[in-house]
Order: sequence, then structure tokens, then C-alpha cells
Amino acid sequence: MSHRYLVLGLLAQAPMTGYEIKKHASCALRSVANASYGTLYPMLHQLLDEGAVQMEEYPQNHRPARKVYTITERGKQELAAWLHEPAQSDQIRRDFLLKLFLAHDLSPDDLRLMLQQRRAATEAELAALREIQSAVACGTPPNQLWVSDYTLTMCQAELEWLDRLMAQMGPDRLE
Amino acid sequence: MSHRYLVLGLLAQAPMTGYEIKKHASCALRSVANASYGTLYPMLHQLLDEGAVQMEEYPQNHRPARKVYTITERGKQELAAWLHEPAQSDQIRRDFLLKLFLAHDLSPDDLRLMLQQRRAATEAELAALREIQSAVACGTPPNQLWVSDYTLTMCQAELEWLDRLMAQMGPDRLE
DNA sequence: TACCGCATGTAAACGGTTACATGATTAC
DNA sequence: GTAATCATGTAACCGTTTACATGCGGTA
Repeated sequence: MSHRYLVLGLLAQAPMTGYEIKKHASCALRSVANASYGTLYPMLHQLLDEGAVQMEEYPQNHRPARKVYTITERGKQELAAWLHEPAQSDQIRRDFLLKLFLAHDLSPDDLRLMLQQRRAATEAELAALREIQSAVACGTPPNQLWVSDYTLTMCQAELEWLDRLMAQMGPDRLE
Repeated sequence: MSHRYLVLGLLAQAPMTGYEIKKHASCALRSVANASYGTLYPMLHQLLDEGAVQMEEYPQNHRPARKVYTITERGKQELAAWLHEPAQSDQIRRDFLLKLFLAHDLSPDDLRLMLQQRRAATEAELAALREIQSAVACGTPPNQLWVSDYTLTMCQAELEWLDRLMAQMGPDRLE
């Protein structure tokens, strides 16, 4: 259901096509919510049926028409109502943590490898976040910067945790 | 698919009933993966069909028979193979962060309320984690302690982040 | 008396991903 | 020449949640 509000929320900021919504969801919102076209387009059709958005078509040559969606008053009200209700708790599926939990008969070397792989992945995500953050900078509303700052902070905390754990496990023998 | 390995992994530690698996998933593994009976029981049946687990029935009076599942050699192999492949990236759905991102026309007071609610929720989770951690203590394998330690560390980092943000937003006017 | 724990399960609905279909334009 | 970008969508499948069904025994 949260994709509904993702769409409404982005349209509240500016009229957009489905394609543009997807881009936002894959960039600035990457760490918060992702959505595929298979979710997005049907969602837009549904919102249109329900009168939460409007649509205007702009034909193009040799390309499907741009369908620009605009939020309606009704859509705005629904969005505001959702924003005001308390946030649901996070739904997290961490393959890494599950593996760590169940890794009781993994060899020390395999375990260390697992931690190092996680470290590399987290560092890569941190780099990607820094890229995004430096790309926006000026005109972005503060609350959107907070979101990437949040994710960045969490990445850093995780890196520190991983380093502490690996140090505690003893000196490196693998690389 | 990860619920498959959650089940296999727990059964690798000790034979269990579906009910007991659910308890583990709701306690120690709460922050990693959750599973409802609607997922768990069909999964056990499927694993049984595939020969990854065995089942022995213990009839009881006035109650459904306890069905104790045990992992087979084949199940152990599958689990080991999964443990050795690199972890998939986290799948996270954070209602709170989405709201924060989209909250550009929320009043400052509403925003502050949102942050405070999040703070309370996180603090509650931290307390729950501390409870769990103090309850286990001695016999628990270290990698399982690491998982709760990880989650605890993340909670603390988030609390600090929230406090920094609220301080930055200016002095409290609400309570 | 009321609720919680024990213990099994099923069925319908839901939300989402993946893969497919189409195809011109532009940048490397 | 190859890949990415623009731009729409559909259909099959998959995994999961929610609600339902049953019901005794112990505790507050």
C-alpha cells in the first residue's frame, strides 16, 4: 500500500509521468522504497479511476504519448491523512543478518569472508549515497536531505560495527 | 524464499515443531525475519515433500499432535550452500522515512510530532532488545548475540540522529 | 471470567516482481 | 555498433498476510 503514497507524494511535488516517478524512486528514494513499472503503471490507473489524480496526454512522434499525471484535491487530502497517521514500524528483510544468525557451523574463514563482503557492499552504498547527496545540494527541500543523511548515518554506524566485530574476532588471516 | 532458510536454519540447531519455529522467529529473530503460520506450515509441508526435513508425530490428549521436524542431510546441504553464497542486499520498507521524505507541506509542529513518535518507537524497540539480550546471556552462540548487538547499535545510532535533527530544528515548543 | 499459551492448519486476497512486448533517438 | 534513454504497458507467477476454524488447560 505504501507505493500508493509514494506516487501521491511525488505527484504532490510536481506533475509527472510514470517514467519520471520511477526515476525518482530509483534515485533519491532508493533507500526508502523501490517500485517497478509493473507496480507503478497499474497504480496510476487505479488512482485515476478513484479520482485521486488527473491525466493529460501529450502525443509524441515515434514514441508512446507522455501521460502526465497531476494530483487532485482529493488525492492531496488522502496524502495529508496518511502523513498525519503514525508511521508503521519498519519492514526489514536482511539476508545478511539472517545468514549471520544461522552461521553457527560456518568456518571462521567463511565467516570473515561474509563480513568482508558485507563491508564492501555497505561501503559501495555509502559511496552511492554520497554521490546522490553531492548531486542535489542546493534546491532540494531539507526533509529530503534528511532522508539521505539518515541512510548515510546508518551505513557509517554499520561500518563501524563491522570493523569492531572483525577486530574482536582476531587478526586477519584472509584477504 | 528466505523463509525457507529461516526454517532450515532453525531446524539445523534443534528439532522443533512449527509452533516453536514461530516463537523463535517472533523473539530472537524478530528484527531479521518474521513469518506467520500461513507461511510456516505450508513451508514445512513443502520441505517434507522435498526431503529436506523429516517429521515425527507425538499424539497428545485434547490437543493437535506435536509434529516435530528434523533437518535431513539433504536439508543441511541446501542450507550450507545458501550460507556460502553472497548475501542479497537488504529489502527495507521504512514507512517513517517515506513520510519524512514526502512531508514537505507538513507543519513544523506535525513534523516534530512525527520525529518524537519515531523516537519513542525506537526507544521501545531498544528496550525490547535489551530485554531479549539479558534473557539469553550465557549459552547462546556468539553469532546470535551479534545479531541483536547489530540491531541495538542501529537503534542507538538512529536515536542519536533523531536527537541531532530535533536539536537542529530549534528548541521544543511542543511536548 | 477472561485471556493467554499450546498446536494444528486452510483459503482468499493482496502486493509486488519478473519477463515480455514495442521501438525510435541519442550518446559513446 | 552498442548501449542507454525515453515511454508505455500487460500477464503470469510468487510469496506473504490476514482471517478463519478448532479447542483444551492453566493463570490472573
